[in-house]
Amino acid sequence: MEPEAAGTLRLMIWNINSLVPTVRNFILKYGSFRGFFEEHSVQIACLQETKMLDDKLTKDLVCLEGYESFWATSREKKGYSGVTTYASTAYSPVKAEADCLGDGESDLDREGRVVLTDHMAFVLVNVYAPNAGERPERPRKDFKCRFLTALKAKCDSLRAKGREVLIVGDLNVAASQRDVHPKFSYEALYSEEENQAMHALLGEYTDVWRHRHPQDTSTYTVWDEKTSARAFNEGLRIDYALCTPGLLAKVVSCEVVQTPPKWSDHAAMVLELRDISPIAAHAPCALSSSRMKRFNDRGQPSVATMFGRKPASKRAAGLEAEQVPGASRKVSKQEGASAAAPESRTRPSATAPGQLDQPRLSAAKTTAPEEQQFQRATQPAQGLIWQP
DNA sequence: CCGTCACGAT
DNA sequence: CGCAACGGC
Repeated sequence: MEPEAAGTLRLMIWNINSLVPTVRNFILKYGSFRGFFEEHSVQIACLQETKMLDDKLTKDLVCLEGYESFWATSREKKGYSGVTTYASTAYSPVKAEADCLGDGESDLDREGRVVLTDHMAFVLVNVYAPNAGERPERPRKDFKCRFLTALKAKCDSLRAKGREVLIVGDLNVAASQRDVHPKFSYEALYSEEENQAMHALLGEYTDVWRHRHPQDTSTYTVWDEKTSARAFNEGLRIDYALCTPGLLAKVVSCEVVQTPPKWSDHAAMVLELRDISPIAAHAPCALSSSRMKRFNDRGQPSVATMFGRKPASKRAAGLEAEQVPGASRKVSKQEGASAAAPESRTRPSATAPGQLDQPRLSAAKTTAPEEQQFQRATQPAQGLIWQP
């Protein structure tokens, strides 16, 4: 396909809290994994907390038609961390690196926390910053601070070479009190060192959402699902897009979109940049091609495995939901019976204006209940949030 | 709360 | 195959 004229690039940034159940939901709602990206017209999707092990990757997840994927997976714990960037072939990066903050030996690079892709017009850094751990000890506070500092150093070096840089993902620090619900005392949330590391980053790279929404103090990106905090919008804004000035000038919009609560404890963000030229066709970069090579053989596990089935050995399984037997059994993190807010608290779950809209697909039977929820939740208006 | 995985029962 | 225990947030 010929490169199109410079157009608007839509990126989605989303901590999905496990890729496999999320893809299962994509397929049920949108007919295919790819269908999710198409439905929302995103050319680049930056996902965090995919929690994939390198050897658990399947062709269905890695080789989406029309997209390339770039993976950082944890080499330490399994079912932990992991970030993935999907890029449509029109924006196929000319270079990509995973877990590249240190010198190759660093413990910062062992947990699947960074995917860096070079899209010519800018370098995209998809990040999942470490959680410091339970207070009061916060055992990984130091690791987290070192990570944030190394992230800045890496981006600074790119910037020193004259590159535009876009850092996206879950940085695990809210920037200020106005980025958290008033019920939280900001001082109690993070240590001085974390704030310093975060503000060093923010000093160099603009928080795009905040830049466009200076007055908004009630839009958050993560909530404690155990306490139904999302229904009361008692959240924090820890997911970001940060960028250099040249890119900031190209920002058309940057919005938090309400993704279905049960799909992840985080909401997604959609960023639009204008005048970003698609990249001329080229061979996939090394990181991408080496991984895809693994999936050239037949007999790879198919998407059916994600529905609790052994790989359909004989069949060339497509991605259509209808073809996936057993789809009606596993409901997983979908809304079965909508998580009702506790009785002690008032108000039902707020309608969510920016909510991702309902699918076009006639979905499996099990999706009927939340199908309605989705439609009900698709409302106009701007103020995402109501106050209790 | 949400996953995953090891385990015992079939 | 279903469920308990556990770990992460």
